Amino acid sequence: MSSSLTVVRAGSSQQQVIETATTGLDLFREDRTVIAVRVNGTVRDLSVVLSDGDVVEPVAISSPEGLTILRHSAAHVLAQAVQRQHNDAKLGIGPPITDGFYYDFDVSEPFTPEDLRSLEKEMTKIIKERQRFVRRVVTDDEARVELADEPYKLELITDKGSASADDGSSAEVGAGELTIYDNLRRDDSVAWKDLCRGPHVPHTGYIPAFALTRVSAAYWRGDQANAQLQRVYGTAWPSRDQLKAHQLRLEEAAKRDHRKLGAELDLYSFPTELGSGLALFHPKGGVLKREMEDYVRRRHIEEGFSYVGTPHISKGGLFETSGHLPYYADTMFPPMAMEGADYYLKAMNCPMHNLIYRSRGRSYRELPLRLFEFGSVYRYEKSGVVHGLTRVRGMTQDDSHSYVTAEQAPAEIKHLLDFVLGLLKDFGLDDYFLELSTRDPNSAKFIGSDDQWEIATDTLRRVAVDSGLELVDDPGGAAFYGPKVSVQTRDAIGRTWQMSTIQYDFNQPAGFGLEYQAADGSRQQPVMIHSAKFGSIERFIGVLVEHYAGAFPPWLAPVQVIGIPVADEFNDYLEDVAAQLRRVGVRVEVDTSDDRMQKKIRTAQKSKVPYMLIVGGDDAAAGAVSFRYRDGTQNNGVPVDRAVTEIVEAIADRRQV
RNA sequence: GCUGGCGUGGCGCAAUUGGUAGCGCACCUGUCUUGUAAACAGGCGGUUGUCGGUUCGAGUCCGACCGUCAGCUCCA
Repeated sequence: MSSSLTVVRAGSSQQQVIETATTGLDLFREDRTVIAVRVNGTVRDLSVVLSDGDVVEPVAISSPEGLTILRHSAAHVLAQAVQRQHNDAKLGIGPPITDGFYYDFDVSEPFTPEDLRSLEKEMTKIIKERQRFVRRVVTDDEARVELADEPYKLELITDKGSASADDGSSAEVGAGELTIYDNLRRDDSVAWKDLCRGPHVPHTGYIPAFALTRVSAAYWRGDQANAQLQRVYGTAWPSRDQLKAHQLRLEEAAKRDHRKLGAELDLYSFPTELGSGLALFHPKGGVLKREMEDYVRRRHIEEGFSYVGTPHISKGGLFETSGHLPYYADTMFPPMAMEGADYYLKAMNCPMHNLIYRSRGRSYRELPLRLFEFGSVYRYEKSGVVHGLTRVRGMTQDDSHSYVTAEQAPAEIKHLLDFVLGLLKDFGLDDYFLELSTRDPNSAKFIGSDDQWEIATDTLRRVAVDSGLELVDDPGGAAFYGPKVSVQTRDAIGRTWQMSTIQYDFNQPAGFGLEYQAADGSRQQPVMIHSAKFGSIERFIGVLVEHYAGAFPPWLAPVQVIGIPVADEFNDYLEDVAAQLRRVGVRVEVDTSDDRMQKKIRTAQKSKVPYMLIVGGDDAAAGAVSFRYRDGTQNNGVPVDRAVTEIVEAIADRRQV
């Protein structure tokens, strides 16, 4: 084993040779594939001074850590470019994010798209200058002097240690010693500097491919009470090709956007006359909705739930009893005053189910008591957050509530999670993970005792962990009445949406005075488990549209089969075939328009119908049809009875074709 | 809600420095129709999101509102 390492500060004529007793890997490569080292397990940039006995491993630019370093370094280049072009710009923070980076600036005028192009040019100049990133440890006081003109950085220095990791400030300031990164020109003069924890690439020339993508406002440290800074987003990659590929991926993803596909496929619309966040389902979207509802109603009944019905509005007192009104009045539609009472559109169904539970005395023999309904709820989402079907103001929840004894709760939760996972599988969804939302013990938003919260949270966590799925913590994200496990899925462009939820609630049973009589004759309080399998039907449809890019498996496809005659003399023959399919429940249409066959194929293809049945003289003579599948492949001269069987079986199996 | 952008017939787009709205698809009518992604011809359809303002004159400028897009904040 070699005992010598050579670390070259790229862009410099100096070579720094460090004697160690480690691996002997060639840490610096001319092809710039290695940008950092892992020293005794910690990732450091190449300006670190190694000491005898350090264990050193190379970090490749294409590794996850390498990409993070690349993007964080690109953020520094951006910040330098901004300060070159805008003297008054004050620095916020500039962390790496998925696929890219951003940097926040306090500037007098917001950036325009032209500003971004100009900043890209400035960044290219800085990259060509091959400025070295050099780490320097400073004391708090030294940092305050050096960064006297940067009020936001001063705040970070002062709050060092108390800075929470989730506001991004950890990218600037780590626990322990403060560091400043200098950008050195070739003559060692300082071009720029920033308070930063690092690490960074050896020099700016290591950023071969980047683009600035958008600007927006962001609150300083994510707090609405703070100033709004201008956030510039960018993306950076180890090669031009990878940048191109990334941009292509975004374009492809945009093509599956459910808002665009919904209009193209005539599934749903959002007329302005209705109001923001309110969807209209057209006949084809209605098929999706109905299939989902039929499925989930049947499954609930199979799983021991009773189907119930409740009204859309209620007097306000109900929501005071449930505890919702004091917390969420501002997200409910304003009340309607009628004959001395205030009526509210409901924003949740649980209070009404509680009334059903309470409608008579309950015995322990009845538990678990499981209620289920399609509940239409209305929430006045802020104007800026409404988004297609995934964030609406009126939605339908497949909402259920299980009333159980405390002892039954773990088994019920496991039961519900299995239910949900089976449902997701049947709908072909695979890109999701679990999230455990817990309370923030320092917030007054959450009610109930510490013990109760602990029991509830532990119960949920155990079931979630046992599922073996990826589990992400969401501190402070619980409902006011209890913690929840939710399934999060990603949309076409990477945003995550909460779908199914399972919530453990010990508070509402207390508020409503829910009881059951136990075997020993005592009166006990049940625990209620809230659960929605799709979450909201609307949101789930939006996610499905994006997941399948509109090409639904046959069992969900609004039109499952379309008949296309080669010429109109075969219309009648196809109508007969269609009638056979209809008799066995297949959604089939025959295109008898004046268009040519080729045009009909094109039309059917664009509407993503899974099966085209084409009939000409050969087929009619043989009592057959010719398949054209959605992927363009063909199967000619299939006898009609076999064609019907093939289609019916694929639908029954929920197969994708 | 906040910051910035956008808003032309159902959809996608066009309209020189402000000078009385064009095109394709779809739709309607007619003539067509034989093998796997667009037959041909004619026609209907908008006063340019809404309201107000500037101007001799506004789709083009200004304001408010509505809607929408991106991000932030929020999301029982």
